[in-house]
Amino acid sequence: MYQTREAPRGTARRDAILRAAIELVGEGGPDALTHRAVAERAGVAVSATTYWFSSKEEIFREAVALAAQEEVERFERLVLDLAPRHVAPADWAREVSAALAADVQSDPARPIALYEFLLEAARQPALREDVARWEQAQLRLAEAGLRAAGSDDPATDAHVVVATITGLILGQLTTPRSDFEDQILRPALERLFTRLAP
Amino acid sequence: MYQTREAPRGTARRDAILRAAIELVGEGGPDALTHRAVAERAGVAVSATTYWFSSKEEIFREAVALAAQEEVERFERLVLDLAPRHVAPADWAREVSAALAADVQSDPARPIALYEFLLEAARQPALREDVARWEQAQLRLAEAGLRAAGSDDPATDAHVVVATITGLILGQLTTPRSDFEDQILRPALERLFTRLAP
DNA sequence: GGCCTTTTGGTATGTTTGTACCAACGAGTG
DNA sequence: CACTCGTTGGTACAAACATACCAAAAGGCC
Repeated sequence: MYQTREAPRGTARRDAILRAAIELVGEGGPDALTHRAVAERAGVAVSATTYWFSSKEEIFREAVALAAQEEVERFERLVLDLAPRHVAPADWAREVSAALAADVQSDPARPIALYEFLLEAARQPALREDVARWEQAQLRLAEAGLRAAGSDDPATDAHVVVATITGLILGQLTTPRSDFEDQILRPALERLFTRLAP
Repeated sequence: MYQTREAPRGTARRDAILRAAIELVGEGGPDALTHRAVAERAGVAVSATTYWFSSKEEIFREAVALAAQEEVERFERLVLDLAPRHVAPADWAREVSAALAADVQSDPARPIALYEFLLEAARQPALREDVARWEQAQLRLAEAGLRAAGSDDPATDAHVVVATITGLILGQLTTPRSDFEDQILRPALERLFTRLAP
């Protein structure tokens, strides 16, 4: 008998630990991130968490970095998905709100974890570089879209659109509504797009 | 000699504990909320925290309720302050952004704590009633203002404005900019007001 | 004054936590 | 084959934790 283990090995374990950390923070807040909990969730021994990371804080920091980076990639994939399909600016509200609503609905723990990371970055300047990159990616995408749609002040409008989306999603997380996409998110984005880029 | 003690007594202690809890959550996140820390911050003995509250979770819940209620009152005070001065809709952006920026700059820990409470409400439905009341107060104020300013869809626009403010403040907390009020917040609100309520 | 209820401060207890430690293991190299 | 280095799992331990406990003090009421 050689191997009955299905647990990941090598650097894959490092990754599994970070993903478990993101899940735990999303589901239970920063309190839920303990060596024992993250080890159990990742399917590794407790000592694996201290072998791959020098402290709990490092697990947290690396989890923030990973989540932020994945979010940047997610945004870039979204723009790569929309562009080739030549979605008309007027249809952007529908496309974007559908993607965002699906994101929040399918796995609320993930956006919750991301917001948790944002707040932690508010306290730990060391985390700001990671979340700033994510923020810049959002602004870049929004500004390009708004410019293409005809905004005469795409920089300011990008801030408005990104902040609106951030705020609306946060609101949906805290007080969920079943008609979020149809009654809140899409109308708000349609309104914004038509008024900012007429 | 009657009393040499300066520590608060009676239900004032309960209040001191909750205020200390809000401060701690804002400064150090939910992890920082421990019986020992909150007792020291409030200037009371550890046992006072278990006397006035049956558990740490109850301290947290009551802190959320207190913070949310105070936030509602703060908003009502803001509208009571603006109305008698007959501030023209065109000047609202300046007035509101000045008030918000001062709020964030003077004591960032407080808004951070409020966002932390929002995220906890996303996990604990028991907290939603409190934060929903706060959210409703924001929407009510924004909707009234937008209606007065001539918006033709004040309900949707209120969601947009509230979400934008929420998102912009969250952004300023996570990646602070010294020119936040002048370069980000006020331009965004001016843009929104002039475009949504022309 | 005495009496009873509420409040307070100090301390105790059992649990959970972060993290160190160490023996064993796997895979590659000679 | 043996040797080595990077990994793994189990366990140990001191510190911090939530919370219970209790004796004493304070405040109101007769």
